[in-house]
Amino acid sequence: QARMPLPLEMTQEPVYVNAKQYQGILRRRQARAKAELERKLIKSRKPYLHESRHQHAMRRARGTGGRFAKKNDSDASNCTSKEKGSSGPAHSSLSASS
Amino acid sequence: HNLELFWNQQNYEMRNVVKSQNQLPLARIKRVMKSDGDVKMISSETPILFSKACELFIMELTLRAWMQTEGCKRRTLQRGDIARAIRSDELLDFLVDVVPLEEEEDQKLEE
Amino acid sequence: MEKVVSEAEELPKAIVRRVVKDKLSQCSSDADINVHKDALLAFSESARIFIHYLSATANDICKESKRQTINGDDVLKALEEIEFPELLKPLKASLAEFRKMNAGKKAAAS
DNA sequence: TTCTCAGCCAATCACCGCGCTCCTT
DNA sequence: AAGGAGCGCGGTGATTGGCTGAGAA
Repeated sequence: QARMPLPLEMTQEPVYVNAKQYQGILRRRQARAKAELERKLIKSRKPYLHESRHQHAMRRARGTGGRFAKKNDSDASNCTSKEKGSSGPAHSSLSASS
Repeated sequence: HNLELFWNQQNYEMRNVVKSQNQLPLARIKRVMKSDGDVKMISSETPILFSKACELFIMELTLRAWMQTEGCKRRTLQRGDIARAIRSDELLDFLVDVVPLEEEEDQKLEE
Repeated sequence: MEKVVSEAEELPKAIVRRVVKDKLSQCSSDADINVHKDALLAFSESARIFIHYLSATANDICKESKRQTINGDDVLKALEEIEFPELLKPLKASLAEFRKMNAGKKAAAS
């Protein structure tokens, strides 16, 4: 590594650093950033972040294939198999274009 | 059909136009910065720059990791691809401990 | 309701996932690419460390100027110092855009 | 081939943005 | 005066798991 860019060209203070000090600064900055990582390795991974959202997901209605279903279509006659013949609003995937 | 292909192309271009927005929440960026005790005050423009920089950084890391995935002829980007992408460029040296290679993890566990 | 410390300092996984998947669809024009869960975690962690790294560098540059507030120029200088040239160009543009917009809003408020 | 596991869906609520006040520079 | 920290409020999208085929092995 022969290349050595100036850290700062500010005409404010004659603070010069040689290559080793420059690298030391960078290493210390990396070390400071890495100190954050150690804090994380010690703690365990939670399966979820929020208990309330977990409960919400568990409480929600599921459609075919374990997917989340719309709250509107609950039980009455049909809960797992898809049905859209009479009650539901007609879904139109195509809309007007330019 | 041709119509489907047209809309795919249309969505693709829409994504290109909108993709460079601030996706990452500014408040979260600021909180991460403040978790460093040495950081005192932060101007309002700083989280915006950090948000864009972070997003671009993720995209760059994604590209380099994807090249590793492509080289292995896989269709799922996995952790090892990122680890090898980091090791392939000294610019990403500051991440070598963040995403360890599998062998390195075994070495650490072995000790 | 619930308070934890460390999880609040992580970036939202869904957003990181969106950014990654958008970039992947741009790379591989052919098909959709899957992302392993641990890979997503690695992306999120890397991004967090990148923020810390850039933040510490910008903070040192700020201190060297005897200021207490990290501003946009400190961030740009920090990006030069950690040598991310491809990020420098668009960030300069967005900084100029933000300052122009802010100047326009200040002129409007009177 | 075997079998792991990531994507898919949408409703709640934790959190983000914004306006405000108070304080430092 | 200028501008950032801190706080409260309202709106909103991130969070979230069961099943199954895509795809790692």
